[in-house]
Amino acid sequence: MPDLVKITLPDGSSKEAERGTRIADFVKEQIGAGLAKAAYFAKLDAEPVDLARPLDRDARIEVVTTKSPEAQEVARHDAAHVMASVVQRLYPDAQVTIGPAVEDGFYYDFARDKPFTPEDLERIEKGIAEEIKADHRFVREEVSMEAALELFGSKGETFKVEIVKDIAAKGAKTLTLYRHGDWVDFCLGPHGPSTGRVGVVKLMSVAGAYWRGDPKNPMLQRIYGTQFFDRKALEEHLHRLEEAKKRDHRKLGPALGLFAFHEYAPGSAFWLPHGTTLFRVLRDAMDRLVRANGYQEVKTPLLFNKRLWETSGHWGKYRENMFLVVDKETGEDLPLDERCNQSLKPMNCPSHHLIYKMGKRSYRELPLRYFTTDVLHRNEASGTLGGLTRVRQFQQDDSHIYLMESQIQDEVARIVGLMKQVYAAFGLPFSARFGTRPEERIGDDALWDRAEEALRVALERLGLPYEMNPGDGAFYGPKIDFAVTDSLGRSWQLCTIQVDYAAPERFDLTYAGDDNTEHRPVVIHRAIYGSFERFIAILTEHYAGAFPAWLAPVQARVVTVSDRFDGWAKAVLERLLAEGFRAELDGSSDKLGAKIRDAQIAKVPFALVVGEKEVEAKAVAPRRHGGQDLKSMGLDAFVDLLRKEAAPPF
RNA sequence: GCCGACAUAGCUCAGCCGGUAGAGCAACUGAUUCGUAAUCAGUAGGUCCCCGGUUCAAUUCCGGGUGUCGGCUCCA
Repeated sequence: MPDLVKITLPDGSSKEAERGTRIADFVKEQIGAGLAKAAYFAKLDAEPVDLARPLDRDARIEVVTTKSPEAQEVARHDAAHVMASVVQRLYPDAQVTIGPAVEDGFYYDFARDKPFTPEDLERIEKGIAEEIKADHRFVREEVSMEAALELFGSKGETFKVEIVKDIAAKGAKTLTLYRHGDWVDFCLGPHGPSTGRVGVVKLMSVAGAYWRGDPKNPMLQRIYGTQFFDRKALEEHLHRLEEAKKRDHRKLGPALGLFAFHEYAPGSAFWLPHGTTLFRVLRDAMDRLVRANGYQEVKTPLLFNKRLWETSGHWGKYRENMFLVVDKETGEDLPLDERCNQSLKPMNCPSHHLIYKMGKRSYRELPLRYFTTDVLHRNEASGTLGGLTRVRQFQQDDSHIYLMESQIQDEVARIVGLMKQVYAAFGLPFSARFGTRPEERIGDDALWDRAEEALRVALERLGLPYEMNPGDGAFYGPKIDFAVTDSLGRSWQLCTIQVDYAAPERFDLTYAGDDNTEHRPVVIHRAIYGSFERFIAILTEHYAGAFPAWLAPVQARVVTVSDRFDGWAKAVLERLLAEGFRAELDGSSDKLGAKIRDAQIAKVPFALVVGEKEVEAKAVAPRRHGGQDLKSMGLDAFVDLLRKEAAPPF
């Protein structure tokens, strides 16, 4: 009598197999050779396992094929193992550390004195191809913690030993090893069947990375790579990267005359005429929106005495990121540190609190909403600067709202309503993350309890799906961050809503309640664009520089068939400018084809062709960016069309 | 800030073993007057990122700095 186990398939049917049958064999013999060939790993009762795992109990089985993103994740981890084995074969002085699959690929961190060069990467990539060709099986093995320590200790793998000790400290009794060829690493698994199934691997870059992400630890060398099951998919991926590169705001910005950088002001943008227009259009739209929603615009100084930052807590918690400024009257004999008794503001909130305190406030005024786009400076580490997404000088669409605790939920709902309206106008879907108290914080736990609870209730009430992000709150309060997904599927953090109980305490903010006693207000910090700089970077990439008419720095360009038609072309231009549109004329002696091409490259929404027919009919022949050729139409008709398209959507 | 790579005309890029630089596009001038992604010809344009060093001679080799890029960390 054979010893059988009952295996249930995803469709609910079940099969029997001899106990100890390898999953791979079971799939091949009892389900189908096609599935067996496509299989990468399996799940037994939802637990991911290798295909080589024997069936030792009744279980539900799910076969994961190379079509699944989960299989790709496993294969990328396989690729990391393969790469590490090749690196250690070619460079025996390299110690291994960790190597996970990440979005779009994988990496592996090595400890080695000599950095890897691009030539090294080529060698390693070749080695990987050989290792894949050799088709070594991935073999799983469980060993005791002692045996594992002995194994990695004898190899001189000090980082591995450290990890094993950590795992042992958490109470694990055994460790899972995976071998392929003569190389071994420990790893939860599962892995694919063999190196031959990993597909194609391409190494992308080398970078430094601190051991465990801590700058106090040694610097490791991280090699990034990517893996796909077939060459075509890899090529598509590389093509996508190329496309993303073409949309890179750092390239498009200067090319379209939006903004530029100069080494004399690292991390601070120069706004060129087109970019300044875009900036102002966005600002005007936001101004109208917030004014219609009960906000009042304020402006406060850029430079403040450090006493403000001591009150707010920034001097203690945020000084590293502030630009300190010397006061020439503090005495030249003092150390520089003490002479720097003022700072450019890195945030608007403290100065808004000062405005709040300039008068006696009543509960009848609340919620009191201040809005500003003042310039902020943060002294970001030089290595972190990059394009407009990470700058030292920037402007937020920033607001601070003073209210009673009982008003928080309504106010958060109002803010989210504004946000939805704004993001919808750009076709940007968003998702929410709830950041709770960080380790470095001010304010006692009771305040944090109440602040987190208020935000949580507001989120629940709105029915907004959100992710938890424990420890990611600001140092003065919890927050909800909203990230948008752009047209390339990349995610960007933009808007933030932060509830702050701490600042009202520190600044001793009060209002007179209806009971005629003093009460403590709560402050909500919020921004919708986030910063104009980052938002413009995202929009530039989202639209690939081809902004919709309402945003486009130049909305229409008149192009003449020949300069015989300049007269009417100039009349068209003047009419458009008089209507308040942003228009220009290409009066060069180029041929029409070249002018159309130039207008395309400049990504102007409308090229207005003016030739003999148009002169006679007092018309223009608009051509949309992208190639759609509209029929010749009267100038009035086009003005109407543009007026509609150029109307701000909020 | 740390690790690594890179820096040549406005842009994209050549430039071998050290002998002070070249193309295409853009710009400018002229010719052309043309119907939906490049008309032709000519002209001009360089602190080869900056400062040192080696050398008879440095864009090239070496050292230092700055900036940018890819990461680490952080974040709007």
